[in-house]
Amino acid sequence: MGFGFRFDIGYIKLADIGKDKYIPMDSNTSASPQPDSEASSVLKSETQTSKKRKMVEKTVVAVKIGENIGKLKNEGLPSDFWSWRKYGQKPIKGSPYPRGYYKCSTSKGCSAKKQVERCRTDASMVIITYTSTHNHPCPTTITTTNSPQQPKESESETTQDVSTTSKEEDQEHIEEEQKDNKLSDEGTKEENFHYLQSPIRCSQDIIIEQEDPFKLNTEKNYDRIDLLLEEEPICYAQLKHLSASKNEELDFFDELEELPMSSSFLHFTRSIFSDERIPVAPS
DNA sequence: CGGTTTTGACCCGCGC
DNA sequence: GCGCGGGTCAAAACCG
Repeated sequence: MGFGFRFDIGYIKLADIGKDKYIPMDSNTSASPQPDSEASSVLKSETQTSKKRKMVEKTVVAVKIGENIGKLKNEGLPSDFWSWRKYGQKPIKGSPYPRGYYKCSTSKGCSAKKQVERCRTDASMVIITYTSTHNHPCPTTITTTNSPQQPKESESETTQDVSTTSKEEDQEHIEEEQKDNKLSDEGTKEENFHYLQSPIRCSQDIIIEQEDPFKLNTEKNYDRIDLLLEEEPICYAQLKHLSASKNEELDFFDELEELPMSSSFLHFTRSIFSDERIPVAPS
């Protein structure tokens, strides 16, 4: 059982709309200030779709990688339940790590993409930016046999939901976010990095003790991301046994409900959180 | 053999 | 207009 990998969803960073700078929280992004950055968080943010090429809806996720990454080739990062095909990689200016470009290969016509890059200041953090939406149901309609979990009813939805429905709630958090931003300078001192903690909701019927969901059909993805990460050894200070209390988890999940996350996201994060949570502190 | 990864070239937006 | 940098393409290599 390759259960060695450990990753954590970390902080939300605003999608970069232009070059490689992160814009301050604005009306289109969601944020939920949680000073006790104990819980890992998924951040989601979307930028408006517009004529401009760069103004695309994006969902940015910061993921804390587990301790075994780098050791196990196939177990590096979490991945959603879509299958991705890498179509490019570019070195990013100002960052020692390249950025990988992936397209959804689950469906031919699917325009969903994602970018994977390591956090330039925290090698154990991976920034995953999802772009566009899937135009097909989640492939992970796992069979009960080998599959750990199945996407819930709503989980077959695409990230479209996220980008279209979360704005209201997002905005509610913005003010707090900004406030928090000032208070916790640490979270933002890295340039304009805007780490946010966004509550993610997981339904309570979560199958927590299930097998590793990522193990499913996502091994490849680990592999791919791992490639990105293997350029440099990562230190994994966090260990799995620092499990947080269940209550916290539940609370956390409750909050998550407020954010209309994409199905894959929910699934993704759920498995993570149900597994363990590693306190991530913005450096 | 089909799908994926790699990687250099190309395209395009943006700032100067 | 030019250069820079991010994003994408596409051919070759790779892999199961």
